[in-house]
Amino acid sequence: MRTKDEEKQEALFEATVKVVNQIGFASSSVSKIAQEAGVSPATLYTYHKNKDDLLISTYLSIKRRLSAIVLRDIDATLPIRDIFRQVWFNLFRFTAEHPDYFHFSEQFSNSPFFERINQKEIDRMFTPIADIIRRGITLKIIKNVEVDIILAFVFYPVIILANPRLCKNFHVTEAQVEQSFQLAWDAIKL
Amino acid sequence: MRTKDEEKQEALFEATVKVVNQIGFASSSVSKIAQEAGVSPATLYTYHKNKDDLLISTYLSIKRRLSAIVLRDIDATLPIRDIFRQVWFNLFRFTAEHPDYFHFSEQFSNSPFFERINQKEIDRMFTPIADIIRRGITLKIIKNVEVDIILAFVFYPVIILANPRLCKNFHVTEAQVEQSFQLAWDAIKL
Amino acid sequence: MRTKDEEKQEALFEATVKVVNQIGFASSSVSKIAQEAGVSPATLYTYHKNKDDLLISTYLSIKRRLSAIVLRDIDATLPIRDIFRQVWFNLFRFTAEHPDYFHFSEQFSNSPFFERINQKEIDRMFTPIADIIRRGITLKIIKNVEVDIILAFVFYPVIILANPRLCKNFHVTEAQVEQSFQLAWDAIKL
Amino acid sequence: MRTKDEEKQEALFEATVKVVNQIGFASSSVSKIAQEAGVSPATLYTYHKNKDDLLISTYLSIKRRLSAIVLRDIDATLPIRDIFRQVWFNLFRFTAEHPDYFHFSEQFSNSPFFERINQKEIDRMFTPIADIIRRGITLKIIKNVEVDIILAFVFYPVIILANPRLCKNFHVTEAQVEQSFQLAWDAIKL
DNA sequence: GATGAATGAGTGTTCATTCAT
DNA sequence: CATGAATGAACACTCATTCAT
Repeated sequence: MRTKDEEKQEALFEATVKVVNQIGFASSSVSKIAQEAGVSPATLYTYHKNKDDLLISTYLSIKRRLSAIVLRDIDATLPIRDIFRQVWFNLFRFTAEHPDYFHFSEQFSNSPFFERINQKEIDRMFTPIADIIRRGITLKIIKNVEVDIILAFVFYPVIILANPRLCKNFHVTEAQVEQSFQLAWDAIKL
Repeated sequence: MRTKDEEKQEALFEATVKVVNQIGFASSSVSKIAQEAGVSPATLYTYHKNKDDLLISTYLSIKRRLSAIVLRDIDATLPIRDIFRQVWFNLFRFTAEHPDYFHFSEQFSNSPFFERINQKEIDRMFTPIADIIRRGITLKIIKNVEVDIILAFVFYPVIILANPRLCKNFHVTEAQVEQSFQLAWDAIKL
Repeated sequence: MRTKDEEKQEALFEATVKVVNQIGFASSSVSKIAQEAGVSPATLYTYHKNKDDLLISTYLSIKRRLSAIVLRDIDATLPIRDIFRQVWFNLFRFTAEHPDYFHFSEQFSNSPFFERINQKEIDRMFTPIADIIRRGITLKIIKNVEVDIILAFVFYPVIILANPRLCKNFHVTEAQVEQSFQLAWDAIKL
Repeated sequence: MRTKDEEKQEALFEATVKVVNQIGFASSSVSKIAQEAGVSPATLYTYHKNKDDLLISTYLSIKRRLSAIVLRDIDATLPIRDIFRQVWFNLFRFTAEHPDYFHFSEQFSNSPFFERINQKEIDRMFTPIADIIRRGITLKIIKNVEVDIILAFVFYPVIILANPRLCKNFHVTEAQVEQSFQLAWDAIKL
């Protein structure tokens, strides 16, 4: 008996992201993704129950990878602002290095699939960040507003800035990244 | 492709937005949209060259409506912050009143169609806002950073906050809207 | 606008029966049926909601034709036995002339589709026959047993006899048909 | 295609009958049958050359079982009518106890597979019955008509009566079974 | 001997678009 | 101008069967 191939699993993940990025969510078909992954369309169904399952698990995989990277090397003993800086730059770097992951995520989030995601599970991946914000609020370092508002002003702009597709008017320099973080921090600091 | 009936034109616009919102970009078909608009699929082709043209002109129409609303009642003689406040609240109100327009826009922006939009034309719709920002920078009221960075921190978070689909953890109160504007302004003010 | 084509409807009916007869219920595919009917598989869907609908309405159409033929020229004033004879020979002739209709019916009846047929509706097509049987029972001409039992012994054997596929050992002569009716009548007469 | 495990052989037989009964000939697939039998699809090919072989040998197995049961306990010294009664009730009981076997047989008989069956071989299983009929004809107890006609009127109705799927209007009582045999016998007796 | 992974060929169905009316 | 019938191409998915383990 042949055993399930870890490489094919990964190839399907990469192919899904690539195809969706190249031709869009709407035009992405199972056979195109399979072809890109170098397997038969039928083989795809040994690894995923159906197309929906393929797309959903691709999304979850991206979120898992994002969470792992963003929360890496966090030193909880540092001052709040420094922790924030660390997280913020982690995110910026990840979005800049994997614009395709983010492009996929945006298409997915705006599709009806999104409502079939267990949002609690996603939230759990990022609880450390929410905890830091709450700690900052308690310590009167961060404004006392709803956590979701903080997140919207600190992290979402990054997705725009790091995405050359959306922000093609200029090339973001190191200095500008630094400026951007300053804006993010000014927005939320007390 | 002659345009005789203004009502059908509008019906097709509304139907396109509604169908795309209900079943997503990927599942939206010409015949479903035509049915929703109460016309035959063939009739649709009297008003639009093809499906792409339908989607693109729907997007442009949304952007035009957005631009008209956001820039409405702007009193250029007011202080920069007040003008900003006005624009920001205009945007917030529009996104809150037309979540479907924004949902459509997001799906469209993240699709390959987006690259076929004349971006210059969109930019032109919002030049007054860019002008205000530049004036604010000159007057040393706003930080001296790239206009796109300002926009990313001031306006993009609004889309998140005003969208109950993305921000379902809490219901945004009047006070929270006010707080949010404060964050936006703190981010960019010198 | 093109109008729905009565000929195509009939062509699809004939094609369905023919293909199912040639290659069997299990192997009959929409595309093979469409090809036999001389239309595109897509066209089939303007005439039938789906494959199930095609098969079910083909079955119902056969039953309707059968009912019309079998009950034709019935003279209710004749003696019971003569009416019976008339019906029985009508049925025999129809099965002999349309073995394909019966082959299709048999395959259909033994498929899970059968349970989705409104059996009452079918029964209604043949109520005149049930009425005759009941009259015969009242007049003490026919044995006083359940109508379904009468039907099973009088009419079902015909399907076998008239079907050369099932009864290939001998060619049924006129005399043998007469004999067969005698058996049927002897079975039920008092 | 070596035959090692008698239990698996039987499991496959039962699974084939069960699956075909549950979802029909058309929808029955090798993998569903294998799953029902608790083996891998690949294993099935150790016991049968291919799907056709599986179906055909299932059919032959049913016929063999039927023949064994129907001809059981036949006492050739009894009067013709009593022998007939015995056979007829054997058949009735078997069809009533194994409606699934008959449902399968009906589906099979009406499929193109049927023509690939060696009909002679089937006939040979039931020669004792044909012999009895011929003896009855010689003894002037049974009408002098073709054996196949006799069979059609005596045995085929049983399949209808014993099948609750086809005869659901009433529940067959003991008395009715007795009546039915009377009809069968009246049909053929001189 | 037994297995599940693998697949080319096929399934039923919908698609964007055209065309006769 | 408006329509629904028509279709080739594509869709998501399942099939019977083979093959490496």
